[in-house]
Amino acid sequence: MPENQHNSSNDNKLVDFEKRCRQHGLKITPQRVAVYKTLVGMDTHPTAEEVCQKVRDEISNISLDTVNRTLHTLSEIGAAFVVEGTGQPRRFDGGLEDHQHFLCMKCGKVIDFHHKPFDNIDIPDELKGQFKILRKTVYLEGLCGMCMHIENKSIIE
Amino acid sequence: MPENQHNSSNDNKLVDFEKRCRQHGLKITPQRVAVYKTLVGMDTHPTAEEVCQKVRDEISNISLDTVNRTLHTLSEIGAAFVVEGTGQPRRFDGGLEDHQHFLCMKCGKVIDFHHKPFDNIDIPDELKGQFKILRKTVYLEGLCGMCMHIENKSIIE
DNA sequence: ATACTATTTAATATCTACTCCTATTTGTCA
DNA sequence: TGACAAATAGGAGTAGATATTAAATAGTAT
Repeated sequence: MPENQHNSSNDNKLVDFEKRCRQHGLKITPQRVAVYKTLVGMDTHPTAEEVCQKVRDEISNISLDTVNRTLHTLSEIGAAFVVEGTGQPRRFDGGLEDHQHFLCMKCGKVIDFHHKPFDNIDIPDELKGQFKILRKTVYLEGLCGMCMHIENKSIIE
Repeated sequence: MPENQHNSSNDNKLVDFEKRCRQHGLKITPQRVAVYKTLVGMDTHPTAEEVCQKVRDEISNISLDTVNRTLHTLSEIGAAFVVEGTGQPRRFDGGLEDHQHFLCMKCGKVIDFHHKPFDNIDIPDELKGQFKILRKTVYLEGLCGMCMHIENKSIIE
């Protein structure tokens, strides 16, 4: 149990991943596993294109379409995440007062809210040394009231 | 001074805006003013396309390119903001451990960091009622070490 | 082992957001 | 008022993402 903790934790990840697929009725294909492994192994935040390049070390003829589709699938079942806001057309905000953003993951709407304690988050000195921080905010994602409502209705029907 | 506080505050905004333009050596064009006024007047987080539609009520033949360019200019001089992450190709993240994101506004790189106190931000009940919150994070933007370095060099040279 | 169905490939098409180009127009400053 | 640099309109071009197709492949449940 001691030694190769790293590998066993990777193995666990894979086992968890396969379990998660089964729970969602998804087949365990080599492509899916390869995309997942590759993504987890990258410490950047790759685009589908970048993941595709790397997966091809393993499955040389995997198509970009599959990688794209798989990445979306992974984020649907919670095995991966989409970095906040990316993949959406650029949105502008003229409100200069302090406020925070909530993104509805379903309809894509961005909704303002304001919670005073979020205005002045304390940044640790360690980060201040590494970066020049120009903006800091709390960012929430989930379902907005409307989409929550629609989802509940579709369960009842 | 009492009565139409609203209008006077709008006027102030415009005066401030024009001052801000002059400080940055930007001309006060009708297009710029119209785009700014329109954006400030919208309480959504419009895309350039949406702003363009609305500005055309005022300047019917303004080009989308101008609106786009102007919106970028506005965010460069701090008269508007780009909503976190938007406008970038979709980026994926397989790291399921708690961490936060820092976006370099110059090179577009997303860098992970981890600050324990950010893992469990307290969401007020008021928001919990309004939304189904699936993710919450602290999000930072600024200049990464590399871009900070480049910027300093170019000042010296 | 078999049959059923999900999945993949590959090529094409489409759409939208954005950027680039160039001639023309227009603020600004002297 | 005139000259210059900045900004704009309009069209063309690019990139990213998605959708469509078809035929081939490969998990999975029985």
